[in-house]
Amino acid sequence: MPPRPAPAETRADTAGSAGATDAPPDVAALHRTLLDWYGATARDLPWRAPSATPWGVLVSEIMLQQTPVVRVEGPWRAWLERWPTPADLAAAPTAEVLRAWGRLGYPRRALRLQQCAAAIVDRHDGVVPADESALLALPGIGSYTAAAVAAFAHGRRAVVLDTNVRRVLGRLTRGEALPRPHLTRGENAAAAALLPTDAATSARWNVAVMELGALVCTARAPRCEECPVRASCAWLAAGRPADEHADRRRTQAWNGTDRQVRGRVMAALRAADGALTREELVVAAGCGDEQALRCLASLVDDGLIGPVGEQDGSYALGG
DNA sequence: AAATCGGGGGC
DNA sequence: GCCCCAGATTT
Repeated sequence: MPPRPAPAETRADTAGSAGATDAPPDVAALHRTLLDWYGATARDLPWRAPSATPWGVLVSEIMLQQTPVVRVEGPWRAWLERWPTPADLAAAPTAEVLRAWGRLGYPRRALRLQQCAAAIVDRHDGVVPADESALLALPGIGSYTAAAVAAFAHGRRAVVLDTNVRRVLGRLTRGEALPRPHLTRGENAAAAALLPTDAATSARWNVAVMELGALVCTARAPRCEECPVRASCAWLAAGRPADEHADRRRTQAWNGTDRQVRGRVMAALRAADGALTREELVVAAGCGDEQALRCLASLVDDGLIGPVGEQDGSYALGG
């Protein structure tokens, strides 16, 4: 199934044609190899279907921030069926938006997505902008998402650098096992230099590199023997050296954290389709009173929950 | 630059 | 049990 974006693979980068890319022959060959692989291997994800709207693409990108593809598909379909346009989401009750977000995690994304929808209605007449800087100015949209929406929803030429692309390019061109915790200017320049000149081809290149990172050039157990560009890979050529900055990575603790407690409170409120008393929420929090109350306060502060009634004794989803 | 912010699945 | 996942925002 030919995934979006890319009506037809642009062949302008084949030798001799006037055109789409002035890349040296080896880079042009790399482009063609990976683009062909993508055409043959890409997953049939719903937000890549020709019928997907720019709004659908934007929603997918927000949902996919730190959440794996397999967990997003279901919620994404339900979301777009319920709120097919930015105006629909902007008009929805925030409690319903948070409930529909379900267990995708980081529920502030749901809040910001609704704010984003409202901003699109206000500033752009309800139309998802194509300009990267206009996208960047919207709530919940950072550098990655702005580039991704410009490229995948509108076919613009943009440097899309997510964790997959950073890992693939780091291995391919610099021979590094894993990217650093923070994006560097060098990575941005390297990615920009490799980006095909033609807009439609560049958009397809971006998603192809991402797909390679998701399916083959994975963080854990890369399947180099299946990699279409293994012959050009600096990391493989160097014998797949281990990550140089492994000692700097430390995974955040989970048990007993405010994040866990906040998650339990949100889960309880999603399940209850109304308000719950403070006492019920403290029980749901599953921790000491002090931490439970602190978390309730922070959730109120974030606009994820709000007091109900005059007594301030119970809370519901939404501000 | 560092901290915070969910939740689940693979290994 | 550890690590990672189509990151963004705030301090």
